[in-house]
Amino acid sequence: MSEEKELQCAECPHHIECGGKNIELVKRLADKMITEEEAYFVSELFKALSDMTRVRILFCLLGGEMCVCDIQELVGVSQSAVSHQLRTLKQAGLVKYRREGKSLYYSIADGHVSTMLATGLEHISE
Amino acid sequence: MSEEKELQCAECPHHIECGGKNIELVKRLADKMITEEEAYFVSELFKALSDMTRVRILFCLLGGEMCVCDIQELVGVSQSAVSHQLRTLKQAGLVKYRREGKSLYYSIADGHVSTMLATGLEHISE
DNA sequence: ACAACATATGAATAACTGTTCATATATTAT
DNA sequence: ATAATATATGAACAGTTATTCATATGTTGT
Repeated sequence: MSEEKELQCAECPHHIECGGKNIELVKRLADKMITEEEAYFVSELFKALSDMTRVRILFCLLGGEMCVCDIQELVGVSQSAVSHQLRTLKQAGLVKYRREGKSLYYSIADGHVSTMLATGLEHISE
Repeated sequence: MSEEKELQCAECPHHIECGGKNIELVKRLADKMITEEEAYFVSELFKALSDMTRVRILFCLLGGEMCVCDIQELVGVSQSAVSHQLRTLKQAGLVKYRREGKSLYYSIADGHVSTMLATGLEHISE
């Protein structure tokens, strides 16, 4: 079996004919591709950032840790909605919390969060 | 009307009673909050990064510009699916393309893309 | 003009997501 | 113990999304 053969996609054998194909590039990248697992986790991470309410919550928290009712007030959505979204953000490792009395204080989990948000903001304002 | 009053959420007046509330923080941040419009655009941007197939496509393109059939081969999904996802990435300003003969060569639109992907990868591997 | 190729697009469908509503849990004060 | 507060959670519903299939568009060679 030739090396070119190995590069074929089983379902779509016709595209071996593509004149534009960069065989060398494809061969070189085939090994270095992100794994399915990594791609999955990365996409799940960005999925947590893909909702307007969650983005607004994170921007609140960039100003400092705060309890759920503070967030509720700043973002202006129901307590239940905030709580559900905080859960999503927590599962994605974007926020953490600590309990103090009856209140839970949420905060940004690490520096990656502000980097991603800042880069996203830069991107949309160009 | 007192300043505290202004901070109340119309739908949920009860949370003025929250003992954990950080009124000073909320007052300070209320003005500096991200606008609804900005939050919407940022969330739309991350939505474009929130799919495994699109993430894999972008990682391909980090290796260099390539035509649709190259991407199809590396990612292993149908031509139609690749094309639909490239459209989403294009609309989000994450990729661009140029035509050369029958082929369209796609590439990463700007530096923000690799920054966001790299930060995302860092985040999930901790 | 015609055939082949490379890619895009629209419709349809199955799977997923965010909110709301009702209720549960945990903490504190009485 | 009981009531009140702060937050979480499960179910349900409406809206959204990714893929597939069929077809359309644009380009090249004959």
